[in-house]
Amino acid sequence: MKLSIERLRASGLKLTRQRLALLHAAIGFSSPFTTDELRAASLAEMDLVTIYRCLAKFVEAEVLVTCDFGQLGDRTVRYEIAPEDLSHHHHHVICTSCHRVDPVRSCVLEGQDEDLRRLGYKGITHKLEFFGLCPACAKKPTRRRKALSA
Amino acid sequence: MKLSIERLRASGLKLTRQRLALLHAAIGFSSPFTTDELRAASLAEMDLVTIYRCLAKFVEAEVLVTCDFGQLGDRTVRYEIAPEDLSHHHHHVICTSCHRVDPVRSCVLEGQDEDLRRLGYKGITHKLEFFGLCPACAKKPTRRRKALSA
DNA sequence: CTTAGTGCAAATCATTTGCAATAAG
DNA sequence: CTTATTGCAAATGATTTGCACTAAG
Repeated sequence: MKLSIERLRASGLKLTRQRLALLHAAIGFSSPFTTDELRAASLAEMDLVTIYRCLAKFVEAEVLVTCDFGQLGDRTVRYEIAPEDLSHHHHHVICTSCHRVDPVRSCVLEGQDEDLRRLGYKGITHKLEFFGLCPACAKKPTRRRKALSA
Repeated sequence: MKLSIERLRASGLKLTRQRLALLHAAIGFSSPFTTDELRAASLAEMDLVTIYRCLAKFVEAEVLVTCDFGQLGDRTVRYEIAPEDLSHHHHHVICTSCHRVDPVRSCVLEGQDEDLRRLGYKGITHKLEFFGLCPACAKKPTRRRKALSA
């Protein structure tokens, strides 16, 4: 909570009643949540639109990070509290049946499924995608970064 | 094309004019495409709805596989022709600026970004998620697989 | 023939936007 | 005060569904 608030302040965002409530609710989750889940968990009554807008700000402020489990057929974005050390991202195991989500320790592929197998997961598959500036874009530093400004 | 048609037949799907056109167009792409891009590339005129329905069937028939680049902010699903050897999945590098997509050889993390760096990509990050049956679901073989039937 | 597949219109669903009212710093 | 933030209504955009019509096998 402390850290999240600092980060919000650092980004020059106002600490409104609804933001504090959302933050509080977000911290309560142990796995990625959707906008609706967050709304349900939040004590303060507020419009869904407000949640969408706050979450967007929270991501900018690096208070939250988005998780994308599109593969589940479920087309909604999920979020989770950003780690204290921002460079320390982690991954998840998502049950293809009940959609339960568990965190996965490091981010090295080697030996990972071993961990999962030990956890009791069966039929493990994974999804890995890389992102970066392609050679062409890397050469045009002036070009607007569509994805980043969105 | 041959293989795709065999797979469609094997799934008991009818070979309609629009399906053949879509298949033909799909094979023309060298990187993942969206429903709209496929429609534009297809010679045969047809309803978008038909495309959605066909693509769903194609994925069931393992003629196509879906790619999910949600991280780009772009919330649309992408597809690509399924590999001959279905167990041989690969990954992609997506430019965070122009959204260009390049395939990435194997699926072992070790040394991958080295390949990408060699390709000229900068600021490489990646997204890795695991999927599988969680211990609880693995024990209930009777339970319907929501995600799979969707 | 017979049933799967198609087109069109209308429905959903998550998310976004415009704008006037409201509150944080 | 001054500007960011809210809430409400209405707009989007991708994808889906209902239903009568058409065409594969």
